[in-house]
Amino acid sequence: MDDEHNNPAQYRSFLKSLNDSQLLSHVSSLSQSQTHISTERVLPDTPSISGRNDIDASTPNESKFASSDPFADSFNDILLAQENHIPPAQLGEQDSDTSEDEEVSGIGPKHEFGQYDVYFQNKHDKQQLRDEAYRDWDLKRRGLQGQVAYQEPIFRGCTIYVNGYTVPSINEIHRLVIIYGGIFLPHLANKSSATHIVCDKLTPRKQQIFKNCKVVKAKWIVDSVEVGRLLDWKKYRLFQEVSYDQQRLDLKSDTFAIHQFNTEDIIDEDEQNILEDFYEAEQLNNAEQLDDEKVQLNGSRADEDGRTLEKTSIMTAKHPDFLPHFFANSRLHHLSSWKADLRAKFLKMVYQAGTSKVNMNSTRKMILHLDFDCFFATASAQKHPNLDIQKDAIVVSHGNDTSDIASCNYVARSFGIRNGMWIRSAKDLYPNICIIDYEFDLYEKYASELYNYLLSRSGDFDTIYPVSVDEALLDITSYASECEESDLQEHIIRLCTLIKSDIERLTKCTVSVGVGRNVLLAKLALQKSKPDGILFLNENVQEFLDDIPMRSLPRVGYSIIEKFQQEIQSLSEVKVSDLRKIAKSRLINVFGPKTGQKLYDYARGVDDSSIRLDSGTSPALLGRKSVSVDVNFGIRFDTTKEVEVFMANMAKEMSKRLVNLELVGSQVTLKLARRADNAPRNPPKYLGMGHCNFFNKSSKLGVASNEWGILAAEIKALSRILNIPPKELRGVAVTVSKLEDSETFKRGKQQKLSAGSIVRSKPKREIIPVDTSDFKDPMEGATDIDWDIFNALPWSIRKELRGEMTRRGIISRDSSPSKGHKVYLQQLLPSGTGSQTRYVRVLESPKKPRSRSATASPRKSSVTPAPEPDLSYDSAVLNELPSSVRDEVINGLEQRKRQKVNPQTLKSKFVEIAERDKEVNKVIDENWVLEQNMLRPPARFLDMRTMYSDIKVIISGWIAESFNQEGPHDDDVQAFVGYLKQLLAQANLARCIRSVDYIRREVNYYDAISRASQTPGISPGLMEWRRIIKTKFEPVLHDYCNKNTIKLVAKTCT
DNA sequence: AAGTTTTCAGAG
DNA sequence: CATCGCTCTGAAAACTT
Ligand SMILES: Nc1ccn([C@H]2C[C@H](O)[C@@H](COP(=O)(O)OP(=O)(O)OP(=O)(O)O)O2)c(=O)n1
Repeated sequence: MDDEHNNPAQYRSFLKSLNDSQLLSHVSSLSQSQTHISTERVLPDTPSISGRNDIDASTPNESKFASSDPFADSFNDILLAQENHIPPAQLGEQDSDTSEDEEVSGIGPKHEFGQYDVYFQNKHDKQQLRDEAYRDWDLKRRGLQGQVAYQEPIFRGCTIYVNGYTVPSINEIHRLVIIYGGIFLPHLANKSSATHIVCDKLTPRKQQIFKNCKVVKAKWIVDSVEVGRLLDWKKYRLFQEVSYDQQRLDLKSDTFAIHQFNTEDIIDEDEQNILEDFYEAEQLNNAEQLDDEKVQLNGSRADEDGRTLEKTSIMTAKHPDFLPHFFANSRLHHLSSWKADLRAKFLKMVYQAGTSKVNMNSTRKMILHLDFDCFFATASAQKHPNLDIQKDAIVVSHGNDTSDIASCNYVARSFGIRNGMWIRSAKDLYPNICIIDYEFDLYEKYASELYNYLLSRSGDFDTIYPVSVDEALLDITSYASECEESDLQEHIIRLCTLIKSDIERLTKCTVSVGVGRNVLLAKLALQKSKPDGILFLNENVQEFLDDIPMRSLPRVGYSIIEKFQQEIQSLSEVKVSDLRKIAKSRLINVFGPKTGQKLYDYARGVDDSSIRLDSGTSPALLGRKSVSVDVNFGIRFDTTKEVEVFMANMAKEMSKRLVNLELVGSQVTLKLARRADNAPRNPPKYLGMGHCNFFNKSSKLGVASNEWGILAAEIKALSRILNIPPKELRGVAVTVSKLEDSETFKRGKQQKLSAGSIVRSKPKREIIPVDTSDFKDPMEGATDIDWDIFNALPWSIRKELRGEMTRRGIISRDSSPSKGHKVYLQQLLPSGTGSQTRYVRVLESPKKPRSRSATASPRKSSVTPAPEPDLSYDSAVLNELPSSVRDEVINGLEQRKRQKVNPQTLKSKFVEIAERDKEVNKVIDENWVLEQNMLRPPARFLDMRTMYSDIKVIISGWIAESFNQEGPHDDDVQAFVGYLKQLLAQANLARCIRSVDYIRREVNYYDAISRASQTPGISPGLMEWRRIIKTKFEPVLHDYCNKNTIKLVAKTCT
């Protein structure tokens, strides 16, 4: 409500835009009780004031923090706010000298091969911490309300997991459990991790899964709380209600193998969005903490409570814990991460060893390829002693119909069943298949048996190259050269037999082995040997090849076969002998130079690919080129807010992985899948992606990073460009590339710092001007400091452009670009040479592509303006674009791309950003208006952060420049004060506080750095900076707070 | 022509 | 109830300058 008061015109137009029923529900939402929250803000040198008298402070609220009350208690928000006081000591520590780039927030122990559950452990631990926080908070709340503060720990020693729909709700049970001393498990990572499972509705499947657990009705919780002691769970057991037969089943299973089931699949039940608002608030806080701060905004605000919390399933990406759940159950995710872990492990060994063994040139290579037979199927089948792997058709899968088959045994294959097939198709081929579960732990265990064994015999191998979790290539050239040609066959087979039997002894899984003169031949030999065989392909290679289907060649897939058949006009299966008939030039013509050459060679049994591990230069990088997080399952959204929350989670996941890998990256690529126009809304596969079109967009960060805030901002900006309507979204993938080792990156930064230069520079960039006076002459040393532009200006400009497009994208139409209908950055730009057209509209008809010379528009034309009523907003927003921003952007890109930054532009940059913030708010509100399913303002949080990161870059540059001089220039100080005031005019206290705090911390940081380096005495800029913070910046905040009766809680810094 | 970004294909 | 369609690499194509 206060937002709207701040912006009457906006609010008016918002109201106008509503239809009758929307208006009504808006009014009704306003009429609900208002909650007042106290502002608590930590600032240095201010006395701490806290307490109830803050409550009536009526202040505009920018934060989505004032969310609805989880348990309908009007004091909650107040207490929540109070609970988040930061103990001064703590914050003082944090404030000291860490640059925020070095932050590793919430990252647990490093993920190593063999510890894949660490992730979930961390997740779990965090949950417990939040529960604890909640319990404390509840205690305090009761105290204040004059209720009994202390609660008997009825559930002490109980670990409760709630399954499915219950009365009361999972939220309430969660609350009761944690308040009364129990532990609440959001996930059942392991069946034994919960002492009791609360469940009201019995399905046969659940009964099967939980048959050995204490499954109780929800009433057990309620009644226990009521009488104040733990009641006997048996009186509430769910299985009492089942028939005698089923009970017997229960008893029987007690006597039999308890380890029979996979605990993983218990998690697949619905889970309520737990204590949502409480955690959402917490989450917001965590986000703020990225800047080592906690900001509590407050004031009166219409509480939008009354929205019904739709029950979200953990199966869809709307659920806050979707990602860990999904990855825990995704075979392909496991496969990929195992592979990456293995690769890292072996490369690290090579790196540490210095050089790998080099085999002599004189001898011919010999490669051994080994692979478990139908790995998942074999391993999983061990958990099912009743099944006979030799006789039963066994497949490993989650589901019953459209679920993928990860692996099938050779019996199943004899019916035509293949890995990757859907169960449905497999059943068509052979209805009696036995579907068994994944056993990820077991696969991991056997893989480590395999690789540890290979390592134990590494003396026999020149290289161990992990292809996959169940598959390795060994270079046995040296071993092969140990014997005479005549003994070679026997010599090789002896090794194969030994390896095979050893591994089979260790894992009880059959292995096949193929050996050949190169990787290609070893692979083909392996394939021929399967299952349970050994083959050394030594002679008659040509004949052997002739009969191999082309499709079996490595790197030859569906597409190449299609093309090839097309080329030779054949519809039947093509063999390698067919391939060999085609001239090299023709192959190159059809398939491209590399692929053509490769096919030509393969047809002749030639393959020079090496399996030498090359670790590259950096220990962390280890040859890796990218890190990505992909999700193309369970993506179902209704609102942009949901999408943004999910994207933020993706960013966090990405950040976590980068931190674990000790990497930073400077390029971000977003790939979105959009439901194809003709595809059904619900694809055949439940929660699958169906037929989709893909859209990629990448952007470069000014500086390599692994911070989720930065990544999230970038991802969000990219997703705006791609502009897929939330309901059409079916897949999201984020890739970070241009990787660097984060340690080297940090060191590079620090060295530069101590040299008195700009902080945020790419370490690999060469020359850094030490004397800042260079900046003043635009004609001197331009090339040397050219890169400096990248530190500050172009990033903003790039963002600017993105924002620009976004604005138009948002208001133009809700469709995304499709092939031939893309939005291009360049459309915003004037033509390459002449600048007659200063500004090109983003939207243009694809039917009328502009001539290139006139406008430099891309070949592909842009989004078609849709005949939408909302188009009217287009001009409205366009007209309100501050021309200064436009000019700055255009100038910057047009002329300054290769010029240096003049520090005097700093002033204009602050002005610009302040303007832009206004603009963003405006745009967001337009967006809000357009958001049909949403009468609440969308999360602005990310937007704010996007821009905030720009400011941080500018601030850093500013401080870096001025630190070793006499401090900041007066003009710049004034500009910054102006910026702060503008923020406050928009009631954006949070941003203000953060900006000032950021300066404070940067100054401290530089101080620490210069102390640490050789510099004697105190830097001249330091005192001045501190003085200015105190006399110029802080008063602005304090004035504002006094006027608005906001109390700032003090805290000493440094 | 050479650089950059996007798309595609293939692997387990 | 369904179900857990990831992630990396290299090459080609598309688009720039
Ligand atoms: N589309 C696929 C292919 C493979 N896998 C998993 C299950 C397999 O067990 C494992 C190894 O893949 P392989 O290609 O080696 O296939 P298998 O080991 O199952 O059979 P085989 O190697 O005997 O052909 O990877 C999967 O989940 N989905």
